[in-house]
Amino acid sequence: MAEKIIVTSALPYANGPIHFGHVVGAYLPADVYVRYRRMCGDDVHFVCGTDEHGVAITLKAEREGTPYEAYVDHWHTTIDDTLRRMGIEFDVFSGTSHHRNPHHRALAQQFFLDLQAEGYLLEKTEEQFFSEALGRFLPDRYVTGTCYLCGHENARGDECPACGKYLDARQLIDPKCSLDGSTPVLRETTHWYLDLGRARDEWLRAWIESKRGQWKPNVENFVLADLEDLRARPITRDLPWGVPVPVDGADGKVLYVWFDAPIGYLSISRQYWTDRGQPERFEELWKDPATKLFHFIGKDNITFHAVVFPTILRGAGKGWILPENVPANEFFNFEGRKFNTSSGWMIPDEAIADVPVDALRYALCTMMPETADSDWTWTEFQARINGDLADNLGNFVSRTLRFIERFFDGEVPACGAETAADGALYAAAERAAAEVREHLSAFRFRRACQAVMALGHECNRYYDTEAPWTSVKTEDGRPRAAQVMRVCVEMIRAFAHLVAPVMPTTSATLFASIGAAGTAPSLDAVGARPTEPGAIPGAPLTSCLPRFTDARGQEKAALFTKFPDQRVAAEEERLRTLREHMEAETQSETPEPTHDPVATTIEFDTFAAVDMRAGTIRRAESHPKADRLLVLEVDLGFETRTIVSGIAASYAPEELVGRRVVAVTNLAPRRLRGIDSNGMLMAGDGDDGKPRLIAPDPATPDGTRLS
RNA sequence: GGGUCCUUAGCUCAAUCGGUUAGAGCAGCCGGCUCAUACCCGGUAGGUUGCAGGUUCGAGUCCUGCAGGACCUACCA
Repeated sequence: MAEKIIVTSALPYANGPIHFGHVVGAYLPADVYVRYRRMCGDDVHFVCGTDEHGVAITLKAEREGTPYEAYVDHWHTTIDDTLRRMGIEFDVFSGTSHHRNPHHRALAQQFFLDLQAEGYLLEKTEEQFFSEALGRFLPDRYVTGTCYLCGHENARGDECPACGKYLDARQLIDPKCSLDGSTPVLRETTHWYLDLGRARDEWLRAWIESKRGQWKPNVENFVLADLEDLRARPITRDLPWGVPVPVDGADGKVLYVWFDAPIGYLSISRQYWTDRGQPERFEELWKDPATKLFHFIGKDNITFHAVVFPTILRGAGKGWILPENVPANEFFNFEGRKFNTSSGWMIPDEAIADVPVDALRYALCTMMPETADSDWTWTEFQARINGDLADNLGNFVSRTLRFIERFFDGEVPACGAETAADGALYAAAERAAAEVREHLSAFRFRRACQAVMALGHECNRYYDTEAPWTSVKTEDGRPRAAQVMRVCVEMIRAFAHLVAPVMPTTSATLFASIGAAGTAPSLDAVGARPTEPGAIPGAPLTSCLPRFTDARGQEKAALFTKFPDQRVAAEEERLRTLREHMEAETQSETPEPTHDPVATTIEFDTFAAVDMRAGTIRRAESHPKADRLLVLEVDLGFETRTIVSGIAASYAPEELVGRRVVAVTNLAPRRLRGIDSNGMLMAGDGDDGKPRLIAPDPATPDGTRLS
């Protein structure tokens, strides 16, 4: 029975490029699943777009001097292009900003009002900085000042770049607006909070528990634990870019990006149906209890999609459906580390430029981080392309089609008498289809790929056992060779059906090669005897396969060409060099230059007020009550002080003893989780975002005043 | 600090409710084949399931502790 299905992929944030980690986590599995469900005859609606609001975007756009619209358009286009190149085919790929999607603002506002009417919003009034010059509230990041923890003079309201710590903007010393340098004032502002606790008590917990055994165990356990510590979350902010809060007197306030972003799934869908002239279809789909909604996401998004967004949907009280499942993937790394586009720790386009999309999709599916974080390695990638696609599947197709060209004048033979071995192979194909169906239904993409390749192995074994190259050479044996070839052709047909969700282009090529171009793939058809058992004259056979040059320098046709050893070696060499370089950087005592804008100009006297001294760490131990802090005894020559520093992420206590540091010595003492800190160590963020200490020159003894 | 998950062969991964001798693929080794993309097929070897305890007739699986890693969250330098 055909089902109505909505599939969404996490909305990528329009603030940078996406890499294979994103693709393999949320986009490729969704696309494969959609193709699979469509093969099953289900009515699938596949929605995505860019998430285009939020502070990070406004900051970067303003820093570049680019209008918000132009800024998000740039990344929208870039991301769209990346996804298209991976063969991800959404029904619609739009976004959440007003100029791209005129439906988003109204719908997000409607959700706000509906939630308010249903009593799901709490109102709270707090103090926040306000710029009288600009006439608007300043989000924490727009305020700079002296860090009240370390004395750093260019701390941002949310975070101090020197100590890397999160700050309470209201406590900044000498706060300045980072936009025009004026001094902001504290003013009361009202914000709205989503009452998640009420949802939990009334229905959310029961709903999540009803999903027991259906969701992935990691998602289920994580969410159940999450429920215990639910609190109201703010859903509004003071920002110039976003969806305005639809309340009188809320000028300058917008919906918090995490609130409006998932509503983008709906508004983008509404845009799609409206643009197609069927606006009524939108609510028919999203409010029909029979519709099944699936959110494909990465593990960092679980709480949002399994707790927060359902609360928004049901809390609005308008009958929106809740997700059927939230198939979250774990994280995908690259050769043992996180992808890092800016440092080059990624897959260069040139390295895979001539690898067909289908091969990439297949390889990524076999590496998908379904139950645990997984890793791209070049050798694994090559093994999948060469071993699975070229040697196993590709070569089976090749030996079959070439055999028919050589020994049967290019005409696929009619079905002959069927032997037990033939029947067993048909049965194996049917089993493979059942496995693919079972695994894809349960979001086990790796296993589905394995099932297809296992059939490839069966086919090659059949071919070898039957040895048609022997039988074809005798009069008596020729009919048997013909039947074997026909069975192999039927297996090619089976593969065309089986690989369609993962490798749509390859599926079409396979159908075409045996004279069945345009066949709609269907798992039901796999393993069935051909409906037209006669010979198939005029099949294109190898002529429709891509060309390549083989190891002997001859040009041939092949379904997949191999990924050469030299390329793997070259990439591994590149990474080896890069890794050494990165490790050298890590050990370097010079901090990476930050790209934060230069802070407001200060007078020399202001600077001179800071007393920095060279020192040496004499003792170091972990803070008993804080993960990120170390408690240090710093020798300043004239005295030894206790300084608490948030550098635990970068240094083990024992490696610090004896290390030279720069300490701010006239900073007001501060109690940090129970221990008084008398000063601050100068540090800068490394390229991994973790703090790195600054060291004085060996010629400056402890206690030397630095300026 | 609280929470969720992960650690199984050289590599990448399986193992249903706690149940037979922990299985595949790749890489390795031995052999066979020549239709095919130097492919394919058969065979073989490879394990203290991160470590230490516990529960049980029986533990990769459940419990406790430890080590390492990922993510969420709090505190926050």
